[in-house]
Amino acid sequence: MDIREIARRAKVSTATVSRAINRVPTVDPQLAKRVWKVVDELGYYPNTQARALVSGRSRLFGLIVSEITNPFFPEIVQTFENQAVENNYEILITSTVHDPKRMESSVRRMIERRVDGVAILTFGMEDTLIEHLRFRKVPLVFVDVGPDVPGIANIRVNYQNGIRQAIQHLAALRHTRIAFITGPLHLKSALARRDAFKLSMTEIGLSPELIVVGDHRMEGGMRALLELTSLSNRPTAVLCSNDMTAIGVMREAYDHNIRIPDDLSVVGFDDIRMAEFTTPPLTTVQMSQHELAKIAFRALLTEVECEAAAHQHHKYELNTSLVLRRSTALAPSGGPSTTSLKASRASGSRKVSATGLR
Amino acid sequence: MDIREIARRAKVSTATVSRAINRVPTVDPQLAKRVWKVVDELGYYPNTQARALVSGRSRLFGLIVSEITNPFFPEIVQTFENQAVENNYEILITSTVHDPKRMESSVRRMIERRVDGVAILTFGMEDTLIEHLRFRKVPLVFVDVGPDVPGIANIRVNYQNGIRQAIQHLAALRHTRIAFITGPLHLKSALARRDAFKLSMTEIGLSPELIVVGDHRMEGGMRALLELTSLSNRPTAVLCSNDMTAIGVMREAYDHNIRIPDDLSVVGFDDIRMAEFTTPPLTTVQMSQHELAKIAFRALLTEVECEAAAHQHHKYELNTSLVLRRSTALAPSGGPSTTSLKASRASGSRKVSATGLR
DNA sequence: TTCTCTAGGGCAAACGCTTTCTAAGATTAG
DNA sequence: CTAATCTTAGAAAGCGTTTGCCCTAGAGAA
Repeated sequence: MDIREIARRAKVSTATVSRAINRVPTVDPQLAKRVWKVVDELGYYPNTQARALVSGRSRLFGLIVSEITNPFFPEIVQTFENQAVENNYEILITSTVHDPKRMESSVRRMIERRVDGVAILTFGMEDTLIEHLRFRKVPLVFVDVGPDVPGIANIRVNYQNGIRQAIQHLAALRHTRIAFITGPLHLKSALARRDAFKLSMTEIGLSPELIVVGDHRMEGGMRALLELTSLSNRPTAVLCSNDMTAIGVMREAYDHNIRIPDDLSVVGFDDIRMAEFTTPPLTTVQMSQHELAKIAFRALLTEVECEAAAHQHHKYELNTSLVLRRSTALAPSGGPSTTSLKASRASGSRKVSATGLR
Repeated sequence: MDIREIARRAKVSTATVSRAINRVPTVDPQLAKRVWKVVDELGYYPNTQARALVSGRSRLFGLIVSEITNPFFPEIVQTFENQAVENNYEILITSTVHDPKRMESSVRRMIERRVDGVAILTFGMEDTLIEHLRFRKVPLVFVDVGPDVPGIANIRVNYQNGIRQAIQHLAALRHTRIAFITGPLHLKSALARRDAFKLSMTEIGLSPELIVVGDHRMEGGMRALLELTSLSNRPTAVLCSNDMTAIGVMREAYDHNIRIPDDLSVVGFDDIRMAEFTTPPLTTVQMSQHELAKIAFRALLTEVECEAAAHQHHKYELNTSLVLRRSTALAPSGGPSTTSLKASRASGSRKVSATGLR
C-alpha cells in the first residue's frame, strides 16, 4: 500500500496526499480530512526509506559505545533513545567490544545507512575511521577523546570536581593514607582521573604516592587490593578509577575479612546503577550517564538542524560530583577497630554539596 | 557521489556497476576490477535506502526490550547485535520502559522503517500492536508471551529444569524450609517460575507454602526478606524469582546482620552479569541471555530468508540450569551457626550437572 | 561465407516518496 | 467587465539503486 493508493481512494493527487500527511498548511482542510480518513482506514504508514531518499535526511543517528554490557552504557543508551524518540529520530547502536574490525564495519554500516550524525561514546577510536566520517561531513560528537578540530563537537568531563570532593570527604573522615587504583594507562580518561587524584591530594598536603594500576574491571580491583594489603603501611581508604574496580576491591576484601567501611573505606567512580546495589552501597563519584547522553544528543541535533552551527567548533562540559552511600567511614584509629559512621547515616544516598569543599 | 559517478569514471553503465558491486558472476572480471578500482579510489558506499527501496528488504531487524537498563537485557542486545553484524543486518532497538505509548510509537517506527522482522523480548505486549505487525506480515518472534498462532515464532523457556536443580541443591544442603519470592503476578514468566517452584518442592515431599510476593526489583526483595524474618518459623533458604530480588534480599540481610550463606542461603534466577559480582557471589539459575538472543535472531532469520518456513508455526526452547556460586551453604543446624560449605568450594563458578538431580 | 547461438553489457523502468513548476479557478482592482 | 494577482491542486521530475529485457559482438556450426 503506497501513497498512490491513498491518492486514488481520496480522489486527489499524490502530491496532495504528501502535503496532507506532512501537514503543509496550504492544503484545504476539507481535502486534508478526506486524505487522513483514508490513511487511517487503510492503516497506511509512509515508507521512511523513500522519504529519506528524496529528502536527503535519514533521521537516523549512530551511537557507538565500547560495550553495551559494561554497566556504564545502558543508561546512556536509554537516555539517548528517549531523546531520539522525542525528536523523531531513530538510533543505530553499535557496541564495538574493543574490536577494531568491529569499529570499522560499524562506521561503514552507518555511512551506508546515511546516518545524520554519530555520537562516539567510546574509549578511543582510530583516526582513519573518523576521517571517513569527516570526509562525508557527518556531524560527530565525542566525549573526552575527540580530536580538537572544527566540525566536531566535544564533551569534556570535569573529573577534578568530583574527585576533589571524594578526597576531601575522605580527609574529613581522618584518612591520610589514601590509595588510588587507576584504569588502563593508555586511556585518556583514566589518566585524567589519576591526575585529578594527584592534584586533589597535594592540594590538601597529602602525598599521592599510593597508586596502583588496575584495568577498570573487577579483576583489576581484586588484584590491586591484594597489592595494597601487602604493603607495610596499608592505606585506610582507596579511591578507584571506576566502579567495577571498587566492586572488585569490595569482593576481595570480603574474602579476606577486611570489613568495609570499618577497616577500609572505598570510593568508586562513575556511579553506575549497580553501585546502589552493592553491599555496602558504594560511595562514588557520579558522572551522570543521563546528562552525558543528553548533551551528546543535543550536540548532534544542533549540528544537524542549524546549518549555521555546523561550521563552528562546539565545546560542552560535564561535571562530576560525589554521591555518599555507605562504603566510607571514619579511619580506623589504629587500636581496635573504631565505630563507623554507619549508624549516623541515612540509608538512602544523597549528594554532597560543593559547599565547604574547597 | 553515486553509482552513476562510478559508472562514468569506469566507463560502464550503472547496471554493470551494480552487478559488479553485488558480485553477480556474469560480469566480466576485467570490468569488475575496473569498477572496484574506481569504487575504492572514490570511497564509494552504496546508499542503503535506495537499495532497500527497490529490493523491498531493509535488512533491518527490530528489537523490543522492556528496559535496556534492566541488567537482564544488555547481554541480549550485545548478542543480537553480534548476530546482526555477522549476517549483514542492522538493528533498531527500542526500550519500552513499560510505557504503552512508547510501545506503540516503537511499533509504528519499526513499520515505517520497514523492518524485515521484530524480536519482542519484553514482559507482555498489547495485542492490538501485535496485530499491526501481523497485518503487515512482519515476521515476529516472542519469548514466553507470544500468542500461539501460525506465522509467529515462540521461544518457550523451560523454567522447571533450573528451578528443580536449585531446589534439589538446597535440599541436599539439608534445607527444608525453603521460601520463594515471586515476581509481579501479572507476568506470565513470573507465574511460570512460581509454579515450577511448587512442583519442584512437592516432587521431593516438601510443602511449598512459604511464598511471598516481590516485584522483580531490589525493593521487593528487601520487603520480602523483612516479611520472611517476621515469621515464627523462618526459612533457612530462599529462592528468588529473579536476581535483582535476590540482591535486594542480600542487601537487607546485610543490614540485619543475617549472614549469607551461613544464616540464610539465597538463590537467584536469570544469572545476570551482576550476579557474579555481588558479595557473596550469587548462586542462581541461569537463563542464558546469550542463547536467548541467538535463538531469537535465528528464528527471525529463517522466517525471513526461507519463504517456505514463513507459513509454518515454529517453536523454540530455551533451557535453564543452576550455577553454583557462594550464596548457598548447609542449613544452620539449629544450634550455634554451623560451618558453611564455603571452605569446600572452589571460588569460581561452575555449572551443576543434571546428573543425580532427579 | 553465412547463419545461429550465447555471453554479457546497456537501456530504462521501476521502488515510494517530495517538491518544483505549472495551470486552473477564485479574488480583487481598475 | 477585463486584467492582474493570488491561491491551491496536479503533473512530473527526480532521489540512488536494482533488474528485466533487449541488443550486439563474437564464437562455432554448416
